[in-house]
Amino acid sequence: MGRRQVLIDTALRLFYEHGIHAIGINQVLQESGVAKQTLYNHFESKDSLVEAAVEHRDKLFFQWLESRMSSQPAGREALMEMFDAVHDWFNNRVPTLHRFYGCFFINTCGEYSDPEHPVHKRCAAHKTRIFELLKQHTREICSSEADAEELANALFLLKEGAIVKAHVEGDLDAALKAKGVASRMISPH
Amino acid sequence: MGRRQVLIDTALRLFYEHGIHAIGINQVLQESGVAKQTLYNHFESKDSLVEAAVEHRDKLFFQWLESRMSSQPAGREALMEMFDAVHDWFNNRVPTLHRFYGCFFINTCGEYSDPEHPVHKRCAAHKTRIFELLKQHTREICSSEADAEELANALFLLKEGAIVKAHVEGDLDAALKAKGVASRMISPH
DNA sequence: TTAAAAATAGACCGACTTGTCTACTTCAAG
DNA sequence: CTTGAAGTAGACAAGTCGGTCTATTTTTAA
Repeated sequence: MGRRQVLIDTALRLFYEHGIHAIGINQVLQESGVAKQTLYNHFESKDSLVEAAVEHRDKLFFQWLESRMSSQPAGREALMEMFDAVHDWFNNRVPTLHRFYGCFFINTCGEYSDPEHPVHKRCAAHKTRIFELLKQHTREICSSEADAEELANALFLLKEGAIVKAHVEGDLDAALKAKGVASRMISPH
Repeated sequence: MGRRQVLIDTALRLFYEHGIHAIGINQVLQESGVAKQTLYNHFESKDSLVEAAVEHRDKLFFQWLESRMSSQPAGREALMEMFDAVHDWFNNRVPTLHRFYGCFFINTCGEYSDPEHPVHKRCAAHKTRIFELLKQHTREICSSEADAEELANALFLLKEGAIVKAHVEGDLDAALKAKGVASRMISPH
């Protein structure tokens, strides 16, 4: 693997576990076994490494979720599969996503609160992308675009709420509870 | 106001806006106009100031929400009022809670991911307290304790999801959308 | 009035921060 | 075999970090 990717992987792992401001550039270098100059050949600053890490996590997470959902028929089944997928994530059964420390994008926005900051914007874009993925499937089971938007929104809120509850309160069944609520919302449709 | 409280207020404001690890003790001291030794007379370390700030925010937030909800009849009306309350919060109409930068407890857990850390534990305790507040009201409109637990859980997830969506994506109507979902969940009961 | 308590300003400590710079090595392509 | 790119190790800079210490002033209470 190229040095650039090694740096991104190491940085993402450390940032995700401890937060971004808690991790120094020197620690990233030491754990990745890369020289400092090499880092500054590939990135112009720590912030630009942070951006790359967020971008990488976006790709990693989205591809994983999309792949999980597409293992089921589009619509109701795929949406239910989403909750099973995040349930696996909460319970550390998805090595790709590392151990569960909440949502990296939510955590990162806690450290970059300014909505105009590039890092915050990338986190927002990720959430919007996930939302669109949900909407793609709610359209399959809703009769109007407005209904699809509304249902996707409800499912999105349940999913985000479950992530928070799982991380903050350590509730490892949060995803299953959210799935229960969601299934009751969808079935009468 | 005593120096101790001045320090807590200033620290909370800065921690909430920028994250905890991004704020140094010296900045807290400068903005609060307090000498360094005074801080270390009242707190044995930065971490203990952080704990005090979290505890203060817990008190501040819980009392505010409880007071807003008790302005309405217990049960359905109070639960709906909760969504109106957080809607006001998102839109910066609650000076007590400062400008909206997401949930301080969620953000803080992003920086203290170890669930055994005292700071993380205090954040978890806050969320549990809020959940119990909701359950108090769902009991009024549910026929069994299990139903009350289930409904409180659903409303809690919607609320947490709305906080995340409002902060990360800047969706200022997230609370109203969550309220819509919630009202549709409650009315058929 | 006096004595104790609390707060002040600010020097100081060692460790760490991001980032630059130099000198040396590794390696691959022509 | 040579040339140039890429990587390494580590010193270095200027500043910040949490925290301690001293010396002085202000406040409070007996």
